[in-house]
Amino acid sequence: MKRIARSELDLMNILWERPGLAASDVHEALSPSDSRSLQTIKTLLSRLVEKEALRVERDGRRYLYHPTLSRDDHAASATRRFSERLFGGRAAPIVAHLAKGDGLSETDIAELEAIIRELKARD
Amino acid sequence: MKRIARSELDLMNILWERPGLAASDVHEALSPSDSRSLQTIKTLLSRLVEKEALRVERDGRRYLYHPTLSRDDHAASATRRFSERLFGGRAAPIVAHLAKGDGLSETDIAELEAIIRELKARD
DNA sequence: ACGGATTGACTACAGCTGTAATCGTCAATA
DNA sequence: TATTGACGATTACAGCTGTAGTCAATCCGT
Repeated sequence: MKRIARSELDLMNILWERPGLAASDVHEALSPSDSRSLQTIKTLLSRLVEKEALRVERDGRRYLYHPTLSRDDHAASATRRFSERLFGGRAAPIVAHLAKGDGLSETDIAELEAIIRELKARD
Repeated sequence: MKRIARSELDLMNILWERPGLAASDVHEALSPSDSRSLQTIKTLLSRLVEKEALRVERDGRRYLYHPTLSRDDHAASATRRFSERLFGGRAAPIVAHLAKGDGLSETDIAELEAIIRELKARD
């Protein structure tokens, strides 16, 4: 399973939300601040198909794109790689960094508490 | 501040631990399973100097390398970018993913609890 | 039926990454 | 002093990324 590049990930995010879009739909679904052309999007979609992160379904003369790789699988392995590379696999520093920049909402905190309760109950 | 590549980060990690090593020291300090040649390490060090992530100190006819970018700054911005890209900036899913693969030690959990207490005390 | 719009295929190309060989220089050693 | 070895500098080169142009086929509206 080849690695998914930065700029490809935006497209995966869209297709994880709404599988089965065509290239032009994906293009429209991008944030308006995203200036990449439709052609660029098509190229990225093709690469994702090559990488087997997406599969296509023919619909007349166009393709509809569906994720093959699940968001969860991708997130899990990316997260593990990331925390491994930066923090030797430890989670606390990640949260600490996010906490510093007030990137954590009430909801986030509540979720974290729930996860911790769960972890402590686990043994 | 240019981005630090995967393979460069290993060197930064070593130099954050022990600043002021020469190229050959860094090479030796790498994990034995790392098969990159000394030449490769030298190239990577030069690139890091170009990117201003390292600065050199002359020592006779060799260089000693010192981080310019602090580990903490790098970790903070990398973490923010990562969580932004994958989870819209939320921290909980990251921890959840790490928790699934039993990547969290007792210590980790204790640290997380401390961070949460801190966050809740903050308002 | 014709002309513009849309679509995937193919091609392009510069910058970044990963890895290394080669070269010129200086220092230590024999 | 002649040789050997360690060092940084320069060059190489393929693969990946980011972005897009061009082309041929096809569809849709008139």
